[in-house]
Amino acid sequence: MAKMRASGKKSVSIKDVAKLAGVSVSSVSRYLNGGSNVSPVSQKKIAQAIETLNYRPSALARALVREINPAIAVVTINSSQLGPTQMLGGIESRARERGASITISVPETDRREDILNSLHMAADQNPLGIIFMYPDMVDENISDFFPLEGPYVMVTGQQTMGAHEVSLCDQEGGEIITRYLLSLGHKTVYHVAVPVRLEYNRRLQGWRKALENTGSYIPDPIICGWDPEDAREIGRRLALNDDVTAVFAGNDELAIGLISGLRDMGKRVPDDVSVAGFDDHPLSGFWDPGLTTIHQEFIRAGRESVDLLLRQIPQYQEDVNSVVAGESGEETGVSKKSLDIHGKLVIRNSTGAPHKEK
Amino acid sequence: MAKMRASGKKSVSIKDVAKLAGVSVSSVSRYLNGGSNVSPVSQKKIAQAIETLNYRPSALARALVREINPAIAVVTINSSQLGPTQMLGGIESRARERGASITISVPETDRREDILNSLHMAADQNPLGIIFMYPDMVDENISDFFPLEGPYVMVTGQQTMGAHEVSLCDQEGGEIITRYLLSLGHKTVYHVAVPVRLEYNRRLQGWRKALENTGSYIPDPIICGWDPEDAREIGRRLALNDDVTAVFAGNDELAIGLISGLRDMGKRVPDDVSVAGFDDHPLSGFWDPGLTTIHQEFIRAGRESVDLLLRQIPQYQEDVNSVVAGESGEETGVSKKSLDIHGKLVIRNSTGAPHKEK
DNA sequence: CTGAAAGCGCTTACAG
DNA sequence: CTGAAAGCGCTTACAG
Repeated sequence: MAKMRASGKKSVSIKDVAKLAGVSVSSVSRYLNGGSNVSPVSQKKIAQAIETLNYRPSALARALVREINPAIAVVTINSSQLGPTQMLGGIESRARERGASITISVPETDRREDILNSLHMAADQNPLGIIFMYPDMVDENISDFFPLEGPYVMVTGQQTMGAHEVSLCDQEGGEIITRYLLSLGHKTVYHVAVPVRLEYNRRLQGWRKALENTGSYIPDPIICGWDPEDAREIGRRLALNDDVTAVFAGNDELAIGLISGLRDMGKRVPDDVSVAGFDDHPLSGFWDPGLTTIHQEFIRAGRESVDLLLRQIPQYQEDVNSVVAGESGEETGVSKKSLDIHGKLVIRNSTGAPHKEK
Repeated sequence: MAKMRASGKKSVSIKDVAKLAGVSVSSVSRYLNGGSNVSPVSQKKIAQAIETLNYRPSALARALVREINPAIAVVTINSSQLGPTQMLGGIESRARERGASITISVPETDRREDILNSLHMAADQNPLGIIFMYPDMVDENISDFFPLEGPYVMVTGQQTMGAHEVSLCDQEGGEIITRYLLSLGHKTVYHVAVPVRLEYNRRLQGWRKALENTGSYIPDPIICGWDPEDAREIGRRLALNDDVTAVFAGNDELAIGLISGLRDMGKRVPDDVSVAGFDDHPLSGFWDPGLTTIHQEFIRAGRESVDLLLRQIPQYQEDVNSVVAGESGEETGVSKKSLDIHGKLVIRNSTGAPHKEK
């Protein structure tokens, strides 16, 4: 009856409890699930048996028989970036509140097969559903990934499917910050882009759109790696070009690297060149100069994605509706099935009017 | 046969495959587990049935019957901090390499009951084992948490149990950086501490030890929150005291906040006061001035903790040993059951000799 | 090489 | 209120 675990230790099962308590397994099970239809006497005995045996029901067995595993599987690429990290925190806290556990899997690479593999591994656990972060960073059509059965939610830079999606409105953010820079008097704005396929780089698209709409000169975007060191190198190069008076970097880390590179070459920020970032990294306000950026509500995005997911599951629906009405009603997008989370411009000191001609 | 999922979609089971392929469930199972003792003809038929039904075995059922769930449960407090984040990344990548999935749970608060609850939830999944990050940040005796059955590994600031433990050697690091500051000529070093119980604040203990051993004046440590804004406030206060020429902050974010506060009051770093951090945050080198700090190998700590855990499990032991000999042999501590990971002093520009008297 | 049977730890009708 | 039975989706001896 007492089985071995991987560790070699014995594990106690419901049978052990039943035997010790002198009741049937059914009764123990009933006791475990609310205690209805179990006599007070039995309850005492069972409680005691559980206590002395230190019994805990197997979540695995339960999930199997109930055909519902109260776990949310999150698959994410770029897991070490700020966005995914903060979103994971949000997912975790909201999942805990709603009684779900978290499973995470990050694909080995960005290739389709690896992602599909992660998605499948996630699905094999028979989770409540899958939260897929940044599918749009992948060089594939997003919907290709979802012949997968079961509920899911994607967190994307921009609405692409119109359902089961939390969008961070990256394009809008890119546009806003570029416009802001232009409004300061800059002739144009250069862009140092995060390494994401151009078709899915919404921040870049917003930047381009702002330039187009204002009839500004559109320089080639400069593709950067994730490492701020790459941005630093780019900053050194950009410092050589006096036409560069304003740069929008794809994220704050890159902006910081960029500023270092600019300074390496004697440029002052923002006096000689204005630099803006994206995300509002927790340290952005402490930088010298403080970084002008777009604040992204990543934690909230994570939390909302949990609610969006659970909303698809009958057993979890009732208490979700109250949440919908309460917290996120105002911003609900296309339908209750998707959500736009808008970034907010945060103006600090890394940006300013262009240097007057000497 | 085809059951409903939480989503309401049908799920295909091994029975469906067996029926469609016209073989027994046993044969399908054998096919799934290596294909030995299955005739080529059957293999074809089974393969085809799986293909057309898009069948995937239930990880849950497998885990139940095999009595081993290839998942590692990680429970962590302070999950949004740099260390835990990077370690999680390391755990994740190493777990993937070794064929294990990851479950994470973070206690709602630091209180014993919440932590115990997380630990239990983790154990209920019957995972391969539990990796517990920073149990020593908790106001409890660590070993109290482990009447839990099953394999586990703790990642701590300092060896406390002597087994199943990856230590980051925080005390040593605190000592090294304090000594470095003293070697620069500072009379003493102030400490802005992370909000961790004093008994378990190894960085602080290292700092104190260095001061004691050199007979330096030992100022009261200044307890700070996790928010760099708190450190900024402290920096402003410290700026008022001209005796403060060197400060060691409990981590880099705090050091950055501190520098901001010092500057708010007109102090120059390092000319007026030297500031050192801890961790070697990815942005530390880009700060102006670059932060002198202790580099911590968090990612490696995460990876090693996976190996340490798997080493306790018979089914995973063979290929671990090669790893032991290969990668981490040199640094193996007390035994193969625990490991010290030493931080490294990184000298940048935020520290220097004390200001000469004017 | 193959299938029927028993069992993993639990839950859920079903009869008392 | 209670227990015996069937079943969740799989695997693993056990007989052929």
